[in-house]
Amino acid sequence: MALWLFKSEPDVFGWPDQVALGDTGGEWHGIRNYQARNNMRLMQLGDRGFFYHSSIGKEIVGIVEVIGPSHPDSTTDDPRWDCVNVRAQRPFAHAVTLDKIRNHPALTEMVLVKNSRLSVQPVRPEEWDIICALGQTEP
DNA sequence: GCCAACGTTGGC
DNA sequence: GCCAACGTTGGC
Repeated sequence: MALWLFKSEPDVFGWPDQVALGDTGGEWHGIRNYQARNNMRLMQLGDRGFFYHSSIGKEIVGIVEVIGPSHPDSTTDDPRWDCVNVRAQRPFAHAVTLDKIRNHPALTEMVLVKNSRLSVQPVRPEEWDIICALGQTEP
């Protein structure tokens, strides 16, 4: 099982919107970046990811589960763009802010820190565990 | 709202 | 295939 991080602007689509989709979840569509798309193509059922609020909040607020494999993005006819389906798994007891991540000595190599523009990115297991602990959430 | 960083496009 | 111009993202 692999671990990821999904970014979204909460005023467009935030954690409450993801929760509202329920157990059937929905497409993580609208990604128009090759690196992010390639990451989604690598995803398998049961993979999990952090849900990160960019711009407003700048914090990780919950965990999503990949429930649908990579397939064409229904919001475009352009065959280049694929997406996966995800559903909310659980919220963080405490959101983990970008500031906190930046200032944690073991998290300075995170993609979120190194390449802040990549909207779908891999997370290392040790990073996953540290952030879950900071959020007082089960891994 | 600004701007730096990054990705993409298109002319050559 | 290079690179300048342009557009977008996202932190501040």
